[in-house]
Amino acid sequence: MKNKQSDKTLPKLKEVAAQAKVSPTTASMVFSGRGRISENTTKAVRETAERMGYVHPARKPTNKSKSGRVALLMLIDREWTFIWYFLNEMIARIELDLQKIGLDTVIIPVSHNEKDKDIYHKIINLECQAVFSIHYGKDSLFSRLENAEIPVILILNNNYQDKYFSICVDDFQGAYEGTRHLLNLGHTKIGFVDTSREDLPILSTDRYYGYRKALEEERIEIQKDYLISCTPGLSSENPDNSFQTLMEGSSPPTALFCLDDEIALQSWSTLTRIGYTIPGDISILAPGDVLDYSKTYIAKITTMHIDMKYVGRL
DNA sequence: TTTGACCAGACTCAGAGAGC
DNA sequence: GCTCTCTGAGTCTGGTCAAA
Repeated sequence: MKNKQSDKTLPKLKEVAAQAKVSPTTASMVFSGRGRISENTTKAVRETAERMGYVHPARKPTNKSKSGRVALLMLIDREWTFIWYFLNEMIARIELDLQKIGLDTVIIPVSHNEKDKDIYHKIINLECQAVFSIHYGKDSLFSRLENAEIPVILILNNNYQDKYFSICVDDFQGAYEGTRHLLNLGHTKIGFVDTSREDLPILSTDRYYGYRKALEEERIEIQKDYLISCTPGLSSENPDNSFQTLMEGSSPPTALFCLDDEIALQSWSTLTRIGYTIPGDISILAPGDVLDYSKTYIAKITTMHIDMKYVGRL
């Protein structure tokens, strides 16, 4: 009787495991992403496999396990709930498009405090064939999923566009167009209010360069006094000294480009608290959505349209 | 005592030949 | 062409061991 193995020249998992001095179980877990395997062991197994030319068989779904499900990871952390406001339509479109090709969407709530393995096992237990992640970015989780042959598609997260399929906001172009809009309104003294976004560091850089390009095209020199770094958190009752100093200077800006809508709201809140009117004394513009913090609509903050485009490995 | 890393052996899955 | 059976590859479960 013939063996299932058709090519005896190809190395087997057992042989790779023996070479790497681990059990076949451990080697299998390295490739499947299951279990707890140390970094050193993982590295040793992968390097041995690569050296021997071992190819891990794709996890072909069986008839029993073919679920036709796609996971949609959605942040439920309190500070990010505002994004649901403008994601509803996007999620509906994703679901409709997946339905057309016979796939069901499963929304999996995730938190930044949640461990990779817990999220991973949720996805595995639901037998999802692919994962969309909206805003949420966790390289360690994504690489584990892709090792398990589960493709990952990131939405609204520019950090990993060189590693995973990503659907990104064009932050550079958005900031450029926003600043141009202010220039077209006659503003020439435009400040930039930044903040540290540890979750999305590229966002800050891209938007700053978009702002800078628009000003450079008009040969307007960027004044260092106009660049403010702001700490997020609307609960702060202390007026921001940076805004006070900015507005009391010899040549205060007539408009501010804020990194995002939360920072815009904080800028608006601080400026009004220290006696300035918006847009009377200064205009504010920010990328994002109109927020409704503390039941106060900030309709005077102009929101700008952000074009979405496909980037990454497509 | 808990946690992480790993292993042994039982188990599942799926390809392929044999028999009808 | 369908079903049965065999078999190797890979996975899962439950356990051990060491370190914190």
